Amino acid sequence: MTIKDLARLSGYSLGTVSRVLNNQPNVSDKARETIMAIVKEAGFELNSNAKNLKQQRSNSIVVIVKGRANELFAQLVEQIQARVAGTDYPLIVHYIDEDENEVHCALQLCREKKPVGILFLGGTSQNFLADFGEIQVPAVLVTNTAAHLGFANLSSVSTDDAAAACSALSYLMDQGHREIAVIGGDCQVSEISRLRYEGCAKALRQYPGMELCSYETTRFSLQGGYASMERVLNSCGHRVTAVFAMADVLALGAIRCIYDHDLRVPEDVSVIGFDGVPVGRFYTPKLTTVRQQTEQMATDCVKILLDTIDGAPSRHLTIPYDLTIYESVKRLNAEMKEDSKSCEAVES
Amino acid sequence: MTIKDLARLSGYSLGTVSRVLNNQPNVSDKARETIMAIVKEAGFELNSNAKNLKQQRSNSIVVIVKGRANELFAQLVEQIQARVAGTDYPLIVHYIDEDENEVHCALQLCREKKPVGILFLGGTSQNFLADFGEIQVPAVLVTNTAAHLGFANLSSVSTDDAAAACSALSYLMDQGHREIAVIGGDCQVSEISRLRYEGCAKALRQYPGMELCSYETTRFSLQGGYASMERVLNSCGHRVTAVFAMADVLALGAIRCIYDHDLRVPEDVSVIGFDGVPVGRFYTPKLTTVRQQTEQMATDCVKILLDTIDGAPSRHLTIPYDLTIYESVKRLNAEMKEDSKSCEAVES
DNA sequence: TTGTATGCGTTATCAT
DNA sequence: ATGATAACGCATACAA
Repeated sequence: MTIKDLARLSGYSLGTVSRVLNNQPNVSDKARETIMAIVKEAGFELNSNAKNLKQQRSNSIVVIVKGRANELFAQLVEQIQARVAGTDYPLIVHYIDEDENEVHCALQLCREKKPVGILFLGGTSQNFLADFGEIQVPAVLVTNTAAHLGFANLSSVSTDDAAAACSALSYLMDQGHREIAVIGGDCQVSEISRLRYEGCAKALRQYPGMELCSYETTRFSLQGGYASMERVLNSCGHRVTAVFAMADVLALGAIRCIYDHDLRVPEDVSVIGFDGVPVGRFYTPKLTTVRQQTEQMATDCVKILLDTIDGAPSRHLTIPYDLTIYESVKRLNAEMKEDSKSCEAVES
Repeated sequence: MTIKDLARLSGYSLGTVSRVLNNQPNVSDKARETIMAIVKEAGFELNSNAKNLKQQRSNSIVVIVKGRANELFAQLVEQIQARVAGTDYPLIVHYIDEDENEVHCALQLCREKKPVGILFLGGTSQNFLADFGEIQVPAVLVTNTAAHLGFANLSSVSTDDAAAACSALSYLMDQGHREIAVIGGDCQVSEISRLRYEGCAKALRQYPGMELCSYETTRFSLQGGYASMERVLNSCGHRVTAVFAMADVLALGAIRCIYDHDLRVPEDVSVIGFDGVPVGRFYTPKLTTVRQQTEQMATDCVKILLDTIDGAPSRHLTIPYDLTIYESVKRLNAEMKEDSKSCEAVES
């Protein structure tokens, strides 16, 4: 079934049928009715290949997800799906490994699929600086800022990772912890890890002489968290009173490791995570964490992309985070200090 | 950049360029070399819209995922992605709500995208019986069996849900539990819930006079598990000694609820789950569960789909499950009974 | 308001 | 082994 058949069946011409199908003006109500009736009756769908070929673009939005085992990205994808479903932009979700180059991948997909826009879930400044210039369509980088990169067609929606990490570590120190280990990614490879590490460093400077017991790097996974915690306990012994994990999955892995060493959380070792994944609230103990507002990020990145597709200028949004205090961090000192710090959404 | 440009740049004609790009015979090595060099140099990609339009089909595989918040499906999608990535079939992943009709969705996508094959993650016999006949391309239903439906182009890869549930409940009873509650989905709506419920019923018949304390239905989510457990504790009081949750997310939600009632798992209430999601092994207690072998399911469904695309007849595979015994179930009696039951892979 | 004609980039058929 | 050309289904500029 093609629009040719539709034309034949309705008695109208190809042009009129096409106009009806695209909700264009200059069509009589009668024609519209007649044709739409047949469309409904026959369950007709436009051939997207022909449409896209003709229009020289595919009307679809490409989502490039960097890292498969990332619960935060999984949440984001789900929510982005839900928000784009209302529009008539089909979503093409493409997963790549953490160490692949997301911009190269985007370039290839652009050539092949000619999308109207791109959403990057995760990414590295380096890669963008090197090759993003070749990309013509509007794009939004999610979870990293792109404000400093200066591309006219690249927006970003991100959490202030440094500030958030700083806030997490400050919270531990405010609770009296001085022997702290941090678990995260390789700062050379993962920009997010680097930013969070810098946040930690900033927090440490507030307490002169304060140093980390250790910084263990790993992949962002439950197993990674477990293994890193194992190394922390081996190298620092039972001196450590608190751990900051740069992702909730790491925190959950670490907690299980702590239990397996016959220690308790938070009585013996406190743990704070990062992300705010749902399962953290159903853990025992409920995970204290720096929550990223995924719903907000999803809403905003979709909105910005749609706006920029419609010609709006690019924007760079910083999404607020919350220090979500539950049960996995113990106060060591008597000092009572309310530190439910959270930053405001700012536009830069 | 099109094959026209490629023809101009190489000095060959459109036909030759197309033949080279499609690895067809009857091309001189020289032409192949010259043209491929330019392709590589320029990073040329065929326009899939034009290709698909011409070929009257899209070469892509559609994956229809029923239910967004399903960790098991998320795992499957990830693994299917990985396995299809090696082929040159692009994957179109389409998420629909639990209560949408997956076959209608497939029909629409077939008309629009003309895929070579379809993967259904979740589905209902009813919907398939009603409308699957209209679908011409090979398809595989994953997590439900389609053996009894009798469609020549519909294969299936599934766990024996009834047997697996039976095995879970039997395990609880073998451990001495007699006051058991079950948490799952609405048997009217969810075929999987119905099968698992039937498995429970079968297990109960092994112990004459044995009845469930209650069967609570809910959505498959952490919150759902928590809320259902709340209802169990309210209606059955503290009589209940064990709970079978028809999904690990339900089990994790339930465990947290039990803790919040100042009861311990498994000392006061035992919990057994279903699925075998990774986080279960990092929980405290480690979750005893009926593990579905997602890697196997992913591998098999992709293999079967590719085979049937190549003309092989449809197949119906039952994937083995394991009773994975960890820490969340306590033995109430002294009776020592090894029941690490697991079924074998069978072809029906 | 409607109809007609052209071309998008590719594959495939035919001729050379 | 290669080149010319027609079609795939649609949107759109132009004609009526």
